[in-house]
Amino acid sequence: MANTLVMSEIEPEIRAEWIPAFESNPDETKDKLYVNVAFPYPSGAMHVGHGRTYIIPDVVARFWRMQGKQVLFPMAFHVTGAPVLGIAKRIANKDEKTLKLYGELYRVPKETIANFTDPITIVNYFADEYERVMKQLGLSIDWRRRFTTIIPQYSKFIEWQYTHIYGQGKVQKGEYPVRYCPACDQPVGDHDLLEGESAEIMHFVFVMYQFGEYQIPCATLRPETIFGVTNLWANPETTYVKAEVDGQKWIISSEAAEKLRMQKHTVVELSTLHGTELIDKTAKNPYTGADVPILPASFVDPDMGSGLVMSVPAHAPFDYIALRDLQEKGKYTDIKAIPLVTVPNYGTIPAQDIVEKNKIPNQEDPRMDDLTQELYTAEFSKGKLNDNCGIHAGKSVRQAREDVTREFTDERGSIIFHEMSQKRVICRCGGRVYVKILDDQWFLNYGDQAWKAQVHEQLPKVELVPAEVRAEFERTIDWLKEWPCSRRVGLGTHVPWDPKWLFEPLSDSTVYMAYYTISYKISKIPAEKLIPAVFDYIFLGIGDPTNMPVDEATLHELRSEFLYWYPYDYRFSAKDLISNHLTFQLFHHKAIFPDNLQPKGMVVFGMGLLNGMKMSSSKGNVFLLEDAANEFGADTVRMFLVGSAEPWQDFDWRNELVLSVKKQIERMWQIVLDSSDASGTTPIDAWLVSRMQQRIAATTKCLCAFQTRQALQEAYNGVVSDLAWYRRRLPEGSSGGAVQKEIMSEWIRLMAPVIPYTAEKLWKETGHEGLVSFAAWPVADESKINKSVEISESLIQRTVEDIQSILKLVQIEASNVTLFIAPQWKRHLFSIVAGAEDKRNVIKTVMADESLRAKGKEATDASLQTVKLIHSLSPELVSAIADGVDEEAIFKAASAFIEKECRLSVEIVSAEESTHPKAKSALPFKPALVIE
RNA sequence: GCGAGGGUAGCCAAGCCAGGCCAACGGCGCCAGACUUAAGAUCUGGUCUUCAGUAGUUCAUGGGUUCGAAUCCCUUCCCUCGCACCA
Repeated sequence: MANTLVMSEIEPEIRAEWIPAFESNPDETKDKLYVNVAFPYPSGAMHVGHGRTYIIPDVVARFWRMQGKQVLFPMAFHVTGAPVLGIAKRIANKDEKTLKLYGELYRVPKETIANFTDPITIVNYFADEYERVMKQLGLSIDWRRRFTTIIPQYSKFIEWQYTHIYGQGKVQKGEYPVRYCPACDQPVGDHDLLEGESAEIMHFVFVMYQFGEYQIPCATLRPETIFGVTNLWANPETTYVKAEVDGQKWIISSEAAEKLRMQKHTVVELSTLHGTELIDKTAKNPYTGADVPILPASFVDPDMGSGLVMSVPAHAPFDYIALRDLQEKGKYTDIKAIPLVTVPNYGTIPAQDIVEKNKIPNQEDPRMDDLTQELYTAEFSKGKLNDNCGIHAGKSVRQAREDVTREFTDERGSIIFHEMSQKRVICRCGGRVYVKILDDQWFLNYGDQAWKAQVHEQLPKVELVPAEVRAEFERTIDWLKEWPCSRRVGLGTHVPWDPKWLFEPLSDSTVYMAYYTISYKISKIPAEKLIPAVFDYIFLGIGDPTNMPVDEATLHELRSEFLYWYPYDYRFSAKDLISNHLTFQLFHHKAIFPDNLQPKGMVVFGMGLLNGMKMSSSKGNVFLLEDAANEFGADTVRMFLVGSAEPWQDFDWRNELVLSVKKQIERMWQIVLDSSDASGTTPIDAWLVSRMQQRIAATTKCLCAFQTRQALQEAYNGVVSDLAWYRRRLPEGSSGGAVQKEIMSEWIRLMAPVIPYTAEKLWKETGHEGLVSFAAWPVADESKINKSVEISESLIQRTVEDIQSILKLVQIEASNVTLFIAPQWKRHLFSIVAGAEDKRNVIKTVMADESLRAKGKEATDASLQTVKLIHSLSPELVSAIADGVDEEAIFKAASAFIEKECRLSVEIVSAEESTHPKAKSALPFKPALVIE
């Protein structure tokens, strides 16, 4: 028998046995359990953060497998999408950062990286690596079912899915403003940006001023301020263009003309016009009909909005200062600010108020942006429109803005103009990013109210772990709207009815859990035979199986396997996917599958930290999972990740803590082996067996609730501490009873889901046949629970602790301890107090008893002490004590032990028979102690 | 800003939903002792203050409810996640 545990030696042989054993087929004699995880996008190596995402489901899968369920735990790789295209391109361009990441951090061999100019090579390489590392970690996955999302059979499956979704009218063409890189000719997401990730798309209203036969659009976020416009601003150094926009004659900056084209407007430039040509002319306010002058302003940016701005000096600090500057030079002194909003804590002219209070000298003051923001926010949240605002007078700013915008766009020819909130938004290609309206785009209409209602109705039937995430799901269902589900570039499946598009990754990964159930069989069927009708039969039972490209027997087989496994029981994923993927898949399941095949449960994980910092490949703050497994062993990695936090909490990987987990596993190894030749019986055996039943029950209960950390506390720390007490209590010279063999067999099984390699090896070493992975989970045996022996041990333990803490305190040369056992009347009192409804007025109850009242003050004192004692004991223990515990017998039996533990001779005396003053303080379950 | 979730002793972290089993599980770190030639590992004990096993003051903050609050309600401050063309 091996004496030391060397993980790397035991792992390969066990792994070889496992891989075929975890191939899971339908077994009608057993209940099934289907768990799955959000499949990975294999564009890089796995770090320890990923590890937990797969290890927790594995622990759960292993637990249920031992509970006798037929468990399915499949895995596949999501290679749809664009990121690897970018990676391949950057590698082809010898981008240093990328080469460093893949060469140094992920340690891909040089000759392999050379082939990474092909995106498919990258995902295949890492998919293989994922599989290798997952196997190394002992994940009980059925690897036959592995696939990637770009194999032809899967594409056929996606086509089938969207045949239904599209057929139900849930995929529609739409217009949507997106961040767009003209150089790449495609939309850009956050991760495609070099700069400006925080920029948002802002939606301006173009307010149209009449200027002769032309219109001057002024971009504003606050159209309700139309009532306070005193003038327009034009930049005298800019050349504007006269243009026909959607058939109307406009004056705008040339930058604006270009942006309008991207936003689906037809723009024909007619002629140019110098800014100075506009200055001091007047334009007509479309709402009030008033003529407003156009004033010069160098701050007007032609690259922002239309290049022309309406001025509301009463409410816009910039406008106020610009006008003030001009008026101080004696110009335009007839213009007066027109206040239109009243807002608490600001003067009649809020812009003037805030500028003067802060003593802003000029427009260049850096505080201007903050002041503007502050005032805008105050007015938006608390402002009300004044009487000079026509039909909008008295409305809140929030309401008026909404109403005025609608009025302008519906009736007054205004358009919504989209603009980035920052100018420096730069694509990875180096080009500037603009807002573009895509008109050819396909959208999944998650905004469909009927669809939302169905999902809302379904959600309560889905078990969510932890329960707190339910609110977030509810919110997400409400919040989702049109989702652009197609892309021009990337890997993936073509949209069947419009093949120039591809489904984007979040849209081709919503019902693939169904595909797992048949993936290993369907991959043998040529894709061209997999027409939608075939999937209709397999998944929905619709159609005539005798008249299909796939033969009937095969169809029956696929259908029945699908029905065996589906619906899935639990899906595991990190919490950041609630707001998209996890909710999407509820929508799609609802749209396609009948009620009895809807998802049954989801378990949402917290995030991973490394040494207290967020893990991030790009920042290099990662610890590769494979390195961890090699350095510490798979079981150590598993036990650490399971034990460091409950699944839904964030966890922190720290190497120094991991090391102590390794020692814990080694300790278990040693304890089990040391117990293997135990024989005979000891008086304390019954206690150990009793405790073990409760450990089994608690561990089982925790695992059923996905409390893997708590389960591990019970199964490991709990058992270890019980064993420690057991050994302490053994008679001199004894190494324990044969009962330990039974305990060890149970312990190995309790730990098997978490540390399967070690457990598997120990299972064999202790003479068991077969794999522990498939052994029966221990069941707590009620008949072995022995309350009275647990109570005696508890009394002994507490007393020994008390003696030792006194010894610590007094530091005297003691040789003897006397235990004064509480007298009968105090036991009587204890049960009265324990039975009292209201512990506050317990004295009254006690005094109602003749015999106790006779004791007088002694009884009242004892009552108070008893109340305190009872509060410090578990209710279970309290009622046991109230029922009567023979303390004298317990201490007599344990006196040798106490003498050994405390190195004192023990004397047991009934408190009644002593005159020692201390003896009076004896209480039931708390003997008075005198050490001398 | 909006939505969701959190803040517990030197650190990590249980407890909170179902208020008295709470000076508060467990681990790390630290201190002392045992073992050892020594170190490491391991084991034992200690680790808010005080103390013959008692008591006092603690669970972000400030209030409130209650005989009693880490736990329930409200204030404020701080942190994490999500906020959409995407893994």
